[in-house]
Amino acid sequence: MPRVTSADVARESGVSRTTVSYVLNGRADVVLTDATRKRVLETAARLGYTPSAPARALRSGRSDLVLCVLPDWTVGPAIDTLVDHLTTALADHGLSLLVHIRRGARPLSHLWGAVTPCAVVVLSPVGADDARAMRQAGIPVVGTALDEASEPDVFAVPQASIGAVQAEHLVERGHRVLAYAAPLDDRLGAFAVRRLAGVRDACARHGLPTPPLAAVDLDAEAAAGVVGAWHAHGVTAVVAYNDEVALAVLAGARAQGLDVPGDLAVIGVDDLPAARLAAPALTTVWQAIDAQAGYLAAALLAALGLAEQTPTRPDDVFHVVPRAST
Amino acid sequence: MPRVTSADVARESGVSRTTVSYVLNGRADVVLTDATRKRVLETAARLGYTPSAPARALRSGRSDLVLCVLPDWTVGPAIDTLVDHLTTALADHGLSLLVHIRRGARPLSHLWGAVTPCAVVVLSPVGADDARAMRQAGIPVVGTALDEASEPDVFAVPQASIGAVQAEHLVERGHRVLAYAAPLDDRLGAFAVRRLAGVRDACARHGLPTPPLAAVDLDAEAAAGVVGAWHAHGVTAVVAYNDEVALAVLAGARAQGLDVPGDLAVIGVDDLPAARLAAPALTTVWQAIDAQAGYLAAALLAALGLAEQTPTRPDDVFHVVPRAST
DNA sequence: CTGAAAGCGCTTACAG
DNA sequence: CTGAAAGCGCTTACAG
Repeated sequence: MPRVTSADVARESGVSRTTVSYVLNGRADVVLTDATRKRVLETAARLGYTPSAPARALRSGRSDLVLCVLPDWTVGPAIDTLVDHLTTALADHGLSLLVHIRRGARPLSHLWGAVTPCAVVVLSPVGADDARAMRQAGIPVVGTALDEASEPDVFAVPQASIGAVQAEHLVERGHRVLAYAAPLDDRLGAFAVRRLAGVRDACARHGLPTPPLAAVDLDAEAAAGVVGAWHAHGVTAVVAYNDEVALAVLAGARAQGLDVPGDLAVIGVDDLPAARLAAPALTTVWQAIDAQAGYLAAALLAALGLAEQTPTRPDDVFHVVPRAST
Repeated sequence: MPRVTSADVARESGVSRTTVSYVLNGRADVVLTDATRKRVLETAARLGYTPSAPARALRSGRSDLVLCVLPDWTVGPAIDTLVDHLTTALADHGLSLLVHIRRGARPLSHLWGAVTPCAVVVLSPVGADDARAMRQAGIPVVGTALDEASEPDVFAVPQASIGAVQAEHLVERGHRVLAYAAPLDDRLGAFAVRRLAGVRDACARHGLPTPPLAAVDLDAEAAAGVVGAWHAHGVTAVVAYNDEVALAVLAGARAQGLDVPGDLAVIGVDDLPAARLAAPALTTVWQAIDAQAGYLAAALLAALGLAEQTPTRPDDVFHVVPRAST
């Protein structure tokens, strides 16, 4: 079953390929009779004509694909939501989002060279040279940053600030000796390091001791060891890297017979469904993923000239959700 | 900065585009001097040449992209892992996996027509007509099914069997009156309906009453109401659709002052990190996502003629992980 | 108002 | 051993 081409549509409609192209691309500047337009449209639909994307891309040097590059680790449900929103927002403008999970070896340049996307969304720390190369090739790149960013095409959720609000919340509750529960997975390092720095800065600002750091396995027994040691050293509150780590700390405290938040307060990040359902319910940091996705989508459309408005940065990007664990 | 083309490489190397193409595609059947090969390769590397995928696809009618279609709901961490494994397995063969989240309106045909993938992985229930159209166009389609499947390119994890092993586990533990905790999200219906059927069949086989069904919100209070009613009606064990729902049931039981598993046993599906860390630790069903991904990747490569071996179906696709909640 | 023709970058029979 | 030429399907100046 050979592919249906615009030539087929032209032949069946009794017009030239030029006319077919004009009609199908809805060119208002070209004068065509309504009857012709209608006939071509109907023929195309009847034959099930789909323009060849490769041919189009070859011709224009640009496809209607948006490449979304993710890091090779699972960042959690937030990423899923973000991708979900982006997909919808772009689909409204005829763009298809294609997600690519970045695996170690293969260079990114190879991929975008191969896909010829019209834009790239980078949700993964990407080499500055890769970003530069894409921009030089005229491909808009929008993305997220882990630190403050001023460029309009980068949306920053400063990870240090997340650590800071976690620590501030505990300090407000009267805690003076905090500890930081880091994830075991090295690949989360880029996030964890920044959040930890935010926690340390906050503690320093309040004249509190530098919080000790421990990697906590997602296992009650392992966590119990860490939690027991912290408690013995006077730690009364734990800032956890995320909700999963926080749940491990909770399990560790339980195994040690410690009362939460009486003996030990715990705060996470992500607001997983499991956080609300934990015993006790976990205080956490909620992130406005929808707003972030909206901003990225708007920035992308603006960069592509598909939307007039420049995006406005959402203000409430994240905040603490106080629950029973603090 | 215009694109570097094979013509550039040819000119710089002092050979024709034909020769460049032969060298770059490593055609062993064409006789070329080693010196020529070397020179072309070096020039290509020096100029940073990347073949244009659209041109290649236009020429061959086939790209090196594999399209992976996901449903528009988040199926949970299992999907992330599956995609992760597929990406790696395909990258080893020079194929790039592009994930597309299926959103309501846009027809799938439009997308695969636009992307011109060399194969499609369908992890989402997809219309039979779409699948047929793709196969007719010569694009291999592999995927997962929710029911038994015999085709080698479909990997089935019969959802009914998952429900069945959950129920069997509780029956073995001596429970006679079960209930089913379904998710609130309608989009999970396709899974939930099948798992529930498996539970009902298992109960029928053992001569037990048909388990009552309730949708459980991921909220302790809401769950408490459901759990309280079940307990009052003599239910001693709950089969939950997944771990999140199970955690809600656990929270509900806690709010009602019920002992788990003394008053009420609970079993989930997914083996989330949070399941192991719950109070009490949640019994759940673990799925061999790696093995499923491996099978799909192998089926795909076989369909593309990139691997000689036909894949072997893994045997231990899922099993109960007994913990404190049952 | 509509058509013939060029060209995007590639690969591959075919001719030397 | 290597080159000139065709053609994949599209869009768009350009000519009628």
